[in-house]
Amino acid sequence: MSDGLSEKQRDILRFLEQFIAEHDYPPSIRDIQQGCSISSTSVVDYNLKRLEEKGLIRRDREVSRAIELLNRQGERRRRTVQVPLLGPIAAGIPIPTHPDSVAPLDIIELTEEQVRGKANLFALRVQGTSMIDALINDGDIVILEPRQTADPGEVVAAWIVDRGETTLKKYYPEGRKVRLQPMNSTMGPIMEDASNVQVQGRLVATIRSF
Amino acid sequence: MSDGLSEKQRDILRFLEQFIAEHDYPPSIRDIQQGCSISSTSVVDYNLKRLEEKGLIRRDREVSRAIELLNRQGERRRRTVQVPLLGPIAAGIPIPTHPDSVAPLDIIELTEEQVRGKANLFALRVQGTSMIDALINDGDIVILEPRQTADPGEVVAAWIVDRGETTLKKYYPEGRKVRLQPMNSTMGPIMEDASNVQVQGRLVATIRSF
DNA sequence: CTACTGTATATATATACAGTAG
DNA sequence: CTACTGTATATATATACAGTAG
Repeated sequence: MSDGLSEKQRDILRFLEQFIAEHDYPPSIRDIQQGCSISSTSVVDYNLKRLEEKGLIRRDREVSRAIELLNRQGERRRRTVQVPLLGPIAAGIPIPTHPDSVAPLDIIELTEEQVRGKANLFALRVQGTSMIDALINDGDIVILEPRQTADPGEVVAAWIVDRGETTLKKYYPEGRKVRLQPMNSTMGPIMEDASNVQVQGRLVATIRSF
Repeated sequence: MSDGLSEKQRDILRFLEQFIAEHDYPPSIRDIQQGCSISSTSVVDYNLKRLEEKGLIRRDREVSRAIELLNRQGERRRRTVQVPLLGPIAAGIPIPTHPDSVAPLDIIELTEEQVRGKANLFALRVQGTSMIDALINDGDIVILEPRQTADPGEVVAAWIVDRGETTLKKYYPEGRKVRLQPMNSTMGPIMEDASNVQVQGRLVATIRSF
């Protein structure tokens, strides 16, 4: 094989993946020995050293089960980040200023790659089809970053004060008015006084099941 | 607090989260003792038993570091799934029939929640702005499920045989022709003979950095 | 050198146990 | 009962070491 790994080393990697997926903690050297039918713990240790040299795993000395799988670039694999699902959007629920202060309805898991260092993200479940042209359908989940302001054309969750309602729309400030534009060719824009519209967050990602 | 946990138990949970995020393997009871400034390993064991009773963690007996964090529903937390990034779309690269057979340019990590049991997913990097109305911009990554057919209106990656090109468009079969509709109001549709269009996959998710 | 066998061993680690305090 | 203290201990575990084979 072209990856420079022996059959045994690839077998150990496979076992590591599988064991961790199953138990959520790494195997001991004896677990690996038995799982891969290896004659001696020395052989496991020997091959783990080779895998570490090749940048495929990371180990801590004299610590039990201290084996971490690395990705193909020799970097730590990303874990998931938990984002609270706060409620439906386009319903009469204001988004709290401090998302941590309310009990979320559910927890959405994203990879760090998707989050890219953004903090305090929160999730909402979309109601209605006003964003269908953006492939955001009824029941989909949108991930938002808390923001009090937005640039023209950004997709925001906006709190319409006198309606007591949060809605997901494209944001266009126009003088003293704000135009909230649906992304659905069958729907017209909502025009509101700027003082009646509070931007709550900016769209960062969507999760869909097409 | 209303979650029925003592200060110490919440402290242990926080430490578990942090330790696992940092090391990618769970702490030993002694690690927890020191990390949370607890007087004795017995106290750690005692509180871990309480956390296990409350369905917040899972332990394996007589196994070192055998602590798994569960989510708030007492379920196992999902790990990430690796999806190969095969190349750019709207460039002259056919998507191989068996994604596993080519070396991916990169690996995209998704949560199992996003994958929902779909198999053999692959990722492509979008070139151009033909899907901008769907909030899919130049440089974004799209996740596709291998498919040879599609329903009208679905977003597909289509291989246009005589152009030697893969493109991401909405799919509308029209008799012996296929209309490939960009989602960009400034662009017109592409009309091709049905025999000249091969559906390669169906859009499942997008990853964006707004 | 690489890739093992087979055994030994120090220690890392979970856990038991006898109390104590409210 | 709950929530600890403080100590002891069996064993789970990583690792060292002396060889062997190509």
